[in-house]
Amino acid sequence: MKILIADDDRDLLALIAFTLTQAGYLVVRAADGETALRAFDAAAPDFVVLDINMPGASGFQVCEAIRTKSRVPIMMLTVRGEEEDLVRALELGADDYLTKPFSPRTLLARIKALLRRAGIESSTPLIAGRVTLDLEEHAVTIDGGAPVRLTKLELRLLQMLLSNAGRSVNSDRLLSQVWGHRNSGDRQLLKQLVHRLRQKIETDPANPAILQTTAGSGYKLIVE
Amino acid sequence: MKILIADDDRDLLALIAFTLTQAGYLVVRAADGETALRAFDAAAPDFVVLDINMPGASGFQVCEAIRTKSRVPIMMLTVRGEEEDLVRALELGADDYLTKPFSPRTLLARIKALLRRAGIESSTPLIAGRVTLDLEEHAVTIDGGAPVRLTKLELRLLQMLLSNAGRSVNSDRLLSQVWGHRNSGDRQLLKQLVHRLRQKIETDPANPAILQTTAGSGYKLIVE
DNA sequence: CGGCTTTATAACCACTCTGTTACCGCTTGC
DNA sequence: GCAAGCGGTAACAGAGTGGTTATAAAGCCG
Repeated sequence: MKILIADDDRDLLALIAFTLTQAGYLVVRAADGETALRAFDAAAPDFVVLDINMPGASGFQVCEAIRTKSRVPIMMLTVRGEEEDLVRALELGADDYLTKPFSPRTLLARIKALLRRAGIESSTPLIAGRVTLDLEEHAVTIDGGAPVRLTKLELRLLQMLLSNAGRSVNSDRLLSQVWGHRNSGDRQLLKQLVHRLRQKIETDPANPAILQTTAGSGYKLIVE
Repeated sequence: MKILIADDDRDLLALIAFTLTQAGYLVVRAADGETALRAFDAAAPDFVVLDINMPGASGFQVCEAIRTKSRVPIMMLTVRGEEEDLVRALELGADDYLTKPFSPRTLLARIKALLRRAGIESSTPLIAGRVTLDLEEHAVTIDGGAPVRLTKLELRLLQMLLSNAGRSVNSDRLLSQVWGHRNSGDRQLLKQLVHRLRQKIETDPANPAILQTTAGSGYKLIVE
């Protein structure tokens, strides 16, 4: 989930970015209107937060420009007492607004509520090396071939390996991440899961080219 | 369009009622929580405005009670500086809030924005792939064929899938969006609803070409 | 009230997924 | 050589998931 934030107040920008990053969102920043518009085109965010008072193009202008090409949820930031601004923002197609000052927690709650209402969820597939993972579809694609369905556990394992692509991941960590804490004697589960996954994604499961074993420690996903 | 307003401040209530009536809405009033709930059942409004601080049942309680039986848009009213209240309200299922004092014009703009977002006023049929959904007629058309009547739940499910056309939608999200928060054990409801919907819209319900299952996660609407 | 539609609950079946046990081959250290 | 440890493979049973059918409960409308 990618969120674009535009505000000329550097401190506030940093605070918001920190909060959202902590919450697991990917944050793109802009300090003025023009930058925001360029960033919007470049990054194609899933959500936009716009300050109204900005140098360059104002939040209004940015909002209007975005609305000509996208229906992405937009939240406007404004200072208290400027009710005219709010009305204008909503008429321009903004979906919500927040009055400064606000707490990070409030911002987060509002963003979540808006995302939920808009029915948007993360749709960016994970990519590393020859592997493309589609979390929504529970499917993986190798070298752009036909998608293969994965089970819940296979998906989590692959996701774990993918986010550490190229590096070997410790067996115990895989166990705890995929199953949620287990006694370390359950290596057999991991063996089985790796085996099943290889059957699905390797051309020659006996000689794995993607999901390789790191003897004595764990497994890793190969990237060229 | 019927709007229920609950606030114990008689003057404010009169002001809001006047504003909304002027704007062409039908207004139902309540001065405390219990009255609000009874009025909700009796009048079945399309929109609810709730003050948080009320004698009898608080706005929170009313909001929660309404959410057990309806997904009608709810806007909460609160006094400045009670951010905890806002977070709680949104978590209870409120769709928006307004901080007192506010101008009538602002309230009106927010209500309109929320109604527009909720798709209540919009009369444009939703279209995606082979499916055309007419929200007002409660009907769906496949490939421009004869319209088929849908029940309330079928309509909401299809609407949900339609607004995420092509992407698979998580079962839990469907459950919470269609029924309004439920314990996740109610998968059977979803199974049934999908089944009935397929009977209505698929040429071969056993081999769905429109409403397909994403194993282990949810359902999706196919678009070419 | 009675008959209809809609929604909820339950039961059954087919199939997949997952955890378990067993066995194989290989390497390592004694 | 041989036992022990590790990783890979196979097979199977219980749990879980999704589709279907049947039936009960809840709403709705005359």
